[in-house]
Amino acid sequence: MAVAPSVYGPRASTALPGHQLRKEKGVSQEAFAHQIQIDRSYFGSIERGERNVSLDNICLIAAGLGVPPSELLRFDAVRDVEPARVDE
Amino acid sequence: MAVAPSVYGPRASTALPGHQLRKEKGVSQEAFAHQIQIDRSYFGSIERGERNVSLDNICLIAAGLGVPPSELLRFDAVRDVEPARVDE
DNA sequence: CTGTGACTTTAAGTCCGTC
DNA sequence: AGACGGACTTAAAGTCACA
Repeated sequence: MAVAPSVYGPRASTALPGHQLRKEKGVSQEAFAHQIQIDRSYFGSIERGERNVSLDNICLIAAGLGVPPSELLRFDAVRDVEPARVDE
Repeated sequence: MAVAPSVYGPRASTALPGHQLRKEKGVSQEAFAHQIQIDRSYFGSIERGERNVSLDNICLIAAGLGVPPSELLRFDAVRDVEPARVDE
């Protein structure tokens, strides 16, 4: 059932690279979740890759981050940056 | 709530460009849905932009089409190709 | 500020059919 | 081949209290 590679968390395809993007903006989960009007706890579980997010929410998050929705689905690009390093 | 522009159908963010991609492959909705193991009726409604698809299924469809998941979220690129033409 | 578990509501997703 | 509907089951959405 899993399609995308598991770089981030247990649930491969739901782990969005948004974590990095958000942190780069220096915004907390709480603040960001509030900004895009979704529950902070729910957003947290998304970043942890525990949820199978829907397209609407992907777009919502992308908009909040100021990137095109497709940017969040770049599992490939992510792999390029984080080549499955266990030790660091 | 709607985030992405509505080029395809009533539900902006769920309208995937997969329609074009699938047709280019010369596969029917029925055949394709069967291939990736989702309901034909459901897949039809996705292409019509009536559904808020989950990420798992986006990846599933992308895999079936042989493109990276991010390719399906290119609303921007789509707009470039189809600049909101009403008459044609 | 974030993780987690328990929870209710809503929509996703399936399966049958017809036009 | 595809649009569309009804009835149904499952999972996601969304909220909250507490760690």
